[in-house]
Amino acid sequence: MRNTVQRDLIYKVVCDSSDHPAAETVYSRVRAVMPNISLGTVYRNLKLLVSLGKIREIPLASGGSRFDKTVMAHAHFRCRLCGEVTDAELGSVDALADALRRASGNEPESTEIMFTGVCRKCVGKENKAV
Amino acid sequence: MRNTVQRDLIYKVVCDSSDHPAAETVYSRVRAVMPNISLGTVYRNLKLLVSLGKIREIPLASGGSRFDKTVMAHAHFRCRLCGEVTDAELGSVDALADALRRASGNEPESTEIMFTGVCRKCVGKENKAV
DNA sequence: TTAGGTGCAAACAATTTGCCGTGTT
DNA sequence: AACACGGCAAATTGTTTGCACCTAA
Repeated sequence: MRNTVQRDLIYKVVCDSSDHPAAETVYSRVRAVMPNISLGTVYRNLKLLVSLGKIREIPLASGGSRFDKTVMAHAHFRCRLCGEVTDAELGSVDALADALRRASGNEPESTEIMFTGVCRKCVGKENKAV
Repeated sequence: MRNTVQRDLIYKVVCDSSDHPAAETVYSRVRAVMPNISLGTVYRNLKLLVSLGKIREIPLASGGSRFDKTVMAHAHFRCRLCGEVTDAELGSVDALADALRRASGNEPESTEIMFTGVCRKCVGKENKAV
């Protein structure tokens, strides 16, 4: 595999983002630096970086995915009001995978834990402007 | 909200399915009984049933969602070789949500745990026909 | 030199929506 | 009668792909 400025930039943008950006968001941040880059390249490289294990993909029930610089197993929380995705502090996510392996004989390779609800900041905002 | 034969049937099909079907799969099973039903109706009612909390939606990283009759919090395992989604036996999924609530102040309402890897039946099949 | 990568646009897949007719209440 | 809901098809959204040109190795 060849090194390209595009891929390096896409990787850097994800690493510099703490907000779990969607592919389109990565695209617009990357375009701020390299205006001619194409959306296809962003998707291609995000997918590639995921399969290389350098970044992580977080699929949402509302459609689409978010991307995360942190590869280490951890959990996420998504507020259904403001849509923000944050890291959830939970010890022992790995312990779950171990428990599954022992109980079922299946071989888990990655674990995605997603909580959905209302975040601290949005509590009480229901039925008001989002 | 009105009761309709379509919605009842869609709900029944999901409840009678133990294989976590995709929307298209629900559609084809429903059509076996009611050939004129439209795909839009299936999507509309699946979404409605999810928002009523009568069934559960499982988003996949590979795109699309699966649907599950079991509303109670539990975990899933998806084999990346055969694609099958099965229930993962894990005690105390609720305990995780409690831990998150205590630690962060966010209010989790639903929890989705997805393991991806290679299932017992597919171990050793890598690089062979899928 | 040359295989792999990019840009672009068209193709795709999954899902949602607008419109209008119909069956329930 | 009023209106929620379904059928149908078009529209959207998110993502992938074919192709011709370009560029790192």
